[in-house]
Amino acid sequence: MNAEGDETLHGRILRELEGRILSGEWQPGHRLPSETEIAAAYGCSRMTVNKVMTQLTRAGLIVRQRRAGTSVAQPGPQPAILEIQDIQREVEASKSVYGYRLLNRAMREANAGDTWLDPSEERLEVLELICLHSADGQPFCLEERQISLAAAADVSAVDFSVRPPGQWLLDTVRWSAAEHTIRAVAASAQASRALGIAKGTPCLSVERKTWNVGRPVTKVVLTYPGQTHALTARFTPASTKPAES
Amino acid sequence: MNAEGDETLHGRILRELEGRILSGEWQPGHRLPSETEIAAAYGCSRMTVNKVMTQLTRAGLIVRQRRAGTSVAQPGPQPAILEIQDIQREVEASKSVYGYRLLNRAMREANAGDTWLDPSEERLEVLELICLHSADGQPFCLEERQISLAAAADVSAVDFSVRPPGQWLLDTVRWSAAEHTIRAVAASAQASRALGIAKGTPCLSVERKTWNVGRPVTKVVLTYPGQTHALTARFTPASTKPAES
DNA sequence: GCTTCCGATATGTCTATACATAAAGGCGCG
DNA sequence: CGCGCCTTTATGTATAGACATATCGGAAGC
Repeated sequence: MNAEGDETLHGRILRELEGRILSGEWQPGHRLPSETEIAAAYGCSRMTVNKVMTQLTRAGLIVRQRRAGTSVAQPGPQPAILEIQDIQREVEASKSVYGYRLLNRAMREANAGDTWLDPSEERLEVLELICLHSADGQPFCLEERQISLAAAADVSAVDFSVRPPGQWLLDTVRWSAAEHTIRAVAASAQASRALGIAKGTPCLSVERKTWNVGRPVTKVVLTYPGQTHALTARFTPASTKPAES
Repeated sequence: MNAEGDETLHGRILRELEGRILSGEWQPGHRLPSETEIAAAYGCSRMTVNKVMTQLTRAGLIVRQRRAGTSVAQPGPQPAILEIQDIQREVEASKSVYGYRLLNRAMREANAGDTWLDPSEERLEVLELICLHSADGQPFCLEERQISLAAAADVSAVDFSVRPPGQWLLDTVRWSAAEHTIRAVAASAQASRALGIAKGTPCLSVERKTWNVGRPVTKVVLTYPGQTHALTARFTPASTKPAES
């Protein structure tokens, strides 16, 4: 089972059905053959076809109903998804040299302004970091991060002057939920100084909060100098694989 | 097979394994029992377990290798995903009254500035629309859209004074690929006038290009007045289902 | 002691079969 | 003529068995 046919049977069936749907050959609402018919066409058992159909269903490409049969799904109303890259990766993807610098590191008690923390827990300590990421020596992104010591005790012993906290956290602390918020903001005094731009310049701000089993771990605000940076993503209606460029 | 156990067997196995991974009980790298052992534990056949494992693999929660066995995957480096809502939906989700107004409608020949179009095709006509979406009477978002007549001939007969073009397109024209770009921009003269804000105010700009089988269909730029709008998404590392709020 | 080969192990794929369940459509009875 | 039941169809779930294939680890041979 190889030479040119180096492919599993259900892999082939999946690709062919997917192709007919994504290419538009089968329009939304089109009724497709029954499992039994497809199985006969490929000369395989129904279970094999069933596995494929299950995957297509999970991907949202088809809709199935008992007795009524299977039909191509209407494209979802908001199928848009954007993937946000890791900063170092992002810089190096554009063939630039990545640079990192720690601007500030401070430990403090949590106060009323830390709305991302659970207010029920008391006497929380927070590590506050301000870092600058650069590409080819030019300021690329300002990172303002807060880490809860309750969720990551080890963090107090780490010196973040060489390695960005984001990478350390990813390797060290589990996270079970996260939230992203993207805004356009005017550069603050601090941001304009660090990024070397005029105060009030439009900047893209990405805020990320992370939890571990309900407990807040970290909050980070990434500020990208305006106009020079954009978040981009390509995708297909509901494909089972990520969109290729 | 219901009452409280209203659940399929492989659904239960999936949830339980997923739970142990997402909760952190099984850390990344943790070797999990073989299919045969799990099957024995649940008193089911290996095929049933295999189906579950396949899904967990597709979701990126586990890594499998022949003979070596199955282990919990390292959390992906950039697992961040953002879902962008349809505008009317977005407005109504915040319990505001949605409003729509067509500001301009013009047909013209494509020119060199239309880089989103395929330059090989000649004599292309483009429908250009400018619309304003509002929430509770306040300007919410400015939409500047171009539609290729080659990809959607019917569009010339449609009057977009009542229904937003985005909805019409979703229902009428197939799309097979799309690309999103998010930027922070300073409000242009036109945007500031339409949105009732000062020129130069930071705005969130979402650009979406859509193709149908390689042919450009439409390009749209949505401009949201700065600071008042944000894109938000919640998610879990690599769950098989979307994150619940 | 080092390399090579081989068997044990765990996953990957596929089949044939069985029974459950939902629903469309036809049939019969009132 | 209309209502409800019942058959038929198609999917949903699960099983047991078979064979393929990659690879780890130890045994055999140099």
